[in-house]
Amino acid sequence: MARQVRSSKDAILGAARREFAARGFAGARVESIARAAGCNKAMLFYYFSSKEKLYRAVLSRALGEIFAEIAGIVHEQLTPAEFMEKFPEIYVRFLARNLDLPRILVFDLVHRPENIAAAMTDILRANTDFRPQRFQDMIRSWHRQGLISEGDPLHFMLNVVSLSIFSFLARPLVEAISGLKVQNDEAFCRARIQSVVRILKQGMLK
Amino acid sequence: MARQVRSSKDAILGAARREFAARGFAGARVESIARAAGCNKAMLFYYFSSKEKLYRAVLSRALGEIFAEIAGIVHEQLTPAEFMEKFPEIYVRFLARNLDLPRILVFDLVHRPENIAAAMTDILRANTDFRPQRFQDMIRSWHRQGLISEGDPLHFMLNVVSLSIFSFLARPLVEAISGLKVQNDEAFCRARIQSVVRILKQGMLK
DNA sequence: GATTGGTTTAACCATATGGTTAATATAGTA
DNA sequence: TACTATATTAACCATATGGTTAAACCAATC
Repeated sequence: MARQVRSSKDAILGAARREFAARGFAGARVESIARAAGCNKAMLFYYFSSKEKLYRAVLSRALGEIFAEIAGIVHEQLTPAEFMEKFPEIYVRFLARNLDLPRILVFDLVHRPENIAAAMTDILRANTDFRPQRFQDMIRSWHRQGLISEGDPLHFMLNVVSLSIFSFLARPLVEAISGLKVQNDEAFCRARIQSVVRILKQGMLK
Repeated sequence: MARQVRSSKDAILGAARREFAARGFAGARVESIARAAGCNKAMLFYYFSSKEKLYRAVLSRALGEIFAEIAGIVHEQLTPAEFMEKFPEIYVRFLARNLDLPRILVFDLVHRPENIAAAMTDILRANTDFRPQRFQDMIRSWHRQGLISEGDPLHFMLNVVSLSIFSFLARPLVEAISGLKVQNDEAFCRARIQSVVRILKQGMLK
């Protein structure tokens, strides 16, 4: 029985992640996912029953990984300064290591936000210990204590996340406009983290 | 002869922009673009000869519009503080008015950056008066004069652009995580601009 | 009123694509 | 060995899709 179930299913999931990341949902070809996974196209439908469902599996996996990476930092009782140092470090490095994820996410973010919302709901249901509400309250309390200048949790998080994630999307554009080229990824990561931490602390800490 | 050439061609371009924005390149259907433009599918190939070329036309138009909006501000000899106030205001309002544009751009940004680079090159060639180099030099000189804390033009611009544009992409995600809902777009725009200007000035001005 | 040149249409084509089926292989179990 | 349940494959199918063609249309000009 099923000695290597996992291997095929996982191979498909991995190949699907790469394909969806590279071409988007509509651009991805079921056939080439199967080929990349080293199996027959029918295997894919055997395990996932449709392209759509395969995609959802990939998406919630991706979201789950990002989420797991961030969840820790949200639980610790950090000062705002510590948070502004740790978050970009963790987030930027994680994204640099897993470029597929922002590529997948960004497409849904723009073209099918309901998808993300749905996947997010699943994750939140699975991680019952994580309460976004608590995180919001923390930001609000930082503001009430006069520690930070941005009192709206939505804009606080938008500022933090924007600065950390957008460079991975916009780099080609900014490079094209500016004529500057990023040669070394590690150097870029370090510089980006440094710049983000500085503007966050200087800009939102009181 | 050609009494209303423009009307058909423009109708196609408009419909194509909406379709590409809503579904991405691979997801867009040539047929439904034509239908939305009120004409036959063959008209589309008559004017644009391929889906790919139609897309490129839409893309360089979109980039051109964004570019035109920003070009002005780059020419004026602004102080860093003025720049940090004006840029987000202009940019955020423009994006809010033209949500199709970021939607189109973001897909290429992630999946086909060469496309953007190519379109950008065209635009720069067309607008010979705009010299990105000059803009970079301006940022560097601000830094040399001790006016700003971020000396790298790439990261300076990444900070400015990230904060302004990303909210339009990430909103659904942040809303899903935070449970907060943006009800009023005008109020959101105003709040976002305010938050961005504040963090930019506090965070990068010396 | 015939010619001309861009514009528009209906019908058509080859192929790619998501999805199905029915048969077969494989391995653990009785 | 025979049985069962999952894993895997090759062949197939209906349809959607980008793209083509050839003919018709329409307005201006000669």
